[in-house]
Amino acid sequence: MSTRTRPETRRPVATLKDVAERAGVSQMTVSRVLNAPAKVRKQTAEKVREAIEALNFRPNYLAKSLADGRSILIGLLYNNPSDQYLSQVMFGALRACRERSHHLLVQDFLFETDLGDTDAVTSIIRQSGVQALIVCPPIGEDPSAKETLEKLGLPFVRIAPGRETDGAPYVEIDDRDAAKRMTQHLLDLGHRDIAFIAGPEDQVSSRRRTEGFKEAMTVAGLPVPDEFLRQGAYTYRSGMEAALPLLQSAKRPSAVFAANDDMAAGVLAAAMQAGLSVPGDLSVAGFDDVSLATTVWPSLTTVRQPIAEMAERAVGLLETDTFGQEGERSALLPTEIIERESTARFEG
Amino acid sequence: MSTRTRPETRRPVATLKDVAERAGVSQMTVSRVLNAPAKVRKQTAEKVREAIEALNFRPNYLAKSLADGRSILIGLLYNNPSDQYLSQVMFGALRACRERSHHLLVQDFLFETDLGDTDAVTSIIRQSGVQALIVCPPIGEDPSAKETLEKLGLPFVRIAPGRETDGAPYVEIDDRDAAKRMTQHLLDLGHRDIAFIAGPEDQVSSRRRTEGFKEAMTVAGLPVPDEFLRQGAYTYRSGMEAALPLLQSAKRPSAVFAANDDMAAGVLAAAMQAGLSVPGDLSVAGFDDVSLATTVWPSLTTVRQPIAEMAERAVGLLETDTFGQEGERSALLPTEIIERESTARFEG
DNA sequence: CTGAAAGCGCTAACAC
DNA sequence: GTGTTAGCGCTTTCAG
Repeated sequence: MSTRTRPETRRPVATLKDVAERAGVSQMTVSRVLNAPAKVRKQTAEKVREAIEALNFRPNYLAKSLADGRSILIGLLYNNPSDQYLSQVMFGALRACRERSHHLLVQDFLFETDLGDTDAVTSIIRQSGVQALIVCPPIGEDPSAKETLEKLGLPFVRIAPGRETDGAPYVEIDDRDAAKRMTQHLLDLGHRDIAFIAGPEDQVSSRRRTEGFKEAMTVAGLPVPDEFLRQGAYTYRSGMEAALPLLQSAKRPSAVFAANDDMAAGVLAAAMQAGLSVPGDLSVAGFDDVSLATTVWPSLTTVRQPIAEMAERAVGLLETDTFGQEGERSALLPTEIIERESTARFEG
Repeated sequence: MSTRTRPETRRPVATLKDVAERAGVSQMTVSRVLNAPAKVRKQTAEKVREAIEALNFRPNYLAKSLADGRSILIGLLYNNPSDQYLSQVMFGALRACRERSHHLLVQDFLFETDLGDTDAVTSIIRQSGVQALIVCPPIGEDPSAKETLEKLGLPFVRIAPGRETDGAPYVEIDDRDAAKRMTQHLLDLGHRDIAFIAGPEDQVSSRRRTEGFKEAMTVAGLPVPDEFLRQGAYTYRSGMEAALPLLQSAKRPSAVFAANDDMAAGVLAAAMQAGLSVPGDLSVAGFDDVSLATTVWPSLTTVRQPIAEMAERAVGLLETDTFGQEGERSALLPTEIIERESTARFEG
């Protein structure tokens, strides 16, 4: 650990004014070559650019945002989603913030308190200084959370709220349809004996995925024996434990569809333990397409849920709401079946 | 997708001035009840607080930061670390930003260009408006990257730069020592036949971990047969493939230490395929303690690298540098052996 | 095309 | 204790 000190004092930061003086023009002209180059004579612009270069000038983000009044400080409200999910949300939100010419600021916001405890919550959020909120699942599902958020008086957008009929803005996917399509994909591959590992019963997304699976099977005229419908908890271990007895039984499925990737990875582990090769002996499909899906081997065929894009849209909706513009109040984003190495045609 | 529009125009946002008027005091008084309550008479403060409440006033972060001049916009420079690593860095940086009373802004910064391409890089970073940079590994290892960064004229701090003798600030851990201690831990558990799966040869951290392993074995007077030293690539699959032949051979190790968690998880998979139970038949240890370590089952015994804290420290160093303060120019953070379920005493 | 003036919302410095 | 005056660095008028 080196402990040198640096002699110089604070780095002098060039401002618009400095550039203007050096170039012999006004601040406005400098501002224009930065933001609307077309409105400045080429010659003048050149002088200004030289000054900018010479002074190593960089516009001050804060001052800009304050002056144009289009900047929102957004808080990310979450309690317990996986860090893979959360990091996707953050990337999406950050990208959206960067892409809009008027920058938005993102501040993460760990939410440990019970959202029902209105006073504690409002005071924490107040203090944080955020001006708008993105609410990650499963917080959005809680009806009392919605009340608290509304009491707060801040614009907010929920991601995957579950119950979308309550008027507040949200971004979601069609879990049921996605699960249905993945099931259909498995059916198209020739699988008939397909088991499903469900997520926690109290999460709406989880229930909908289960419904989608059942519906596809029913439409195909296939029965779903009780043994092929297992309860999991969205964790790797629960997926492994739900799958193991299934795979060791005499009448085992040729494919397992897990309601999220963590559980699907657990199914992979169960298959290894059962001496089954994937996808040769067993096809495995997941849901979400978090990084784990490509970390494991074989990589997982899964339903891609565009988490980052959902966060980007959330930022957009927040904007709409904050500035009282007219426009969409919510968004439904498409999912996609991603075929990787964990599924194969079933050669009965 | 509902498409309602909202009638109201932009939400009116109360400012200090509004509060001051309503409370019949000056702006400064309001500012004081917010930032230095002790300096305001209790009675006055009460009036002000009521006005704040009534107006649902929240201080404007941007204005505050601009006015006190202590806010830095920090860019996160990265190319290809895992998203689990990166999300840790982001959390740490965000936390540091929030905790300092003078807020810092974090903006992620995907770095796709060759860092050697000075012009492209500088122009991208210029445009982004960041005022300081946190550089994630392995970018910091590249000597040409350092040159580019210095040419940029912005304060920057590298995380795990590898070569720390070049004068620029950095935050690091002692990879060699950590690997040595983990190896010792395995030895203490009674293991003698320990295999090591190394990471990419061109990464300094990886080479140091390998050295640490070898050193501990040497000190213990134990030979390290060539077969027990395998080359991996920091990926799950490479860990699995490196371990499989090892575990299937007649003379297999009783413990495998992988240079990162992804590879250790791959070793777990190899063990399952080889019909070995962990930790009963085989102990497995990883390095990093990313979320994958607790996702898999059995959960991984690993070396905890305090990634988030490293990022926090990086923010601190950036501050020191930006404001030309005296103080530490770099930091060495401690690692910790985390015992979980994947290791056990070897009962030879 | 370019510039001067005013102000974004807040805090620092100095009065009273 | 409290108010007044500046001014952070930029953009938005509105003149020229």
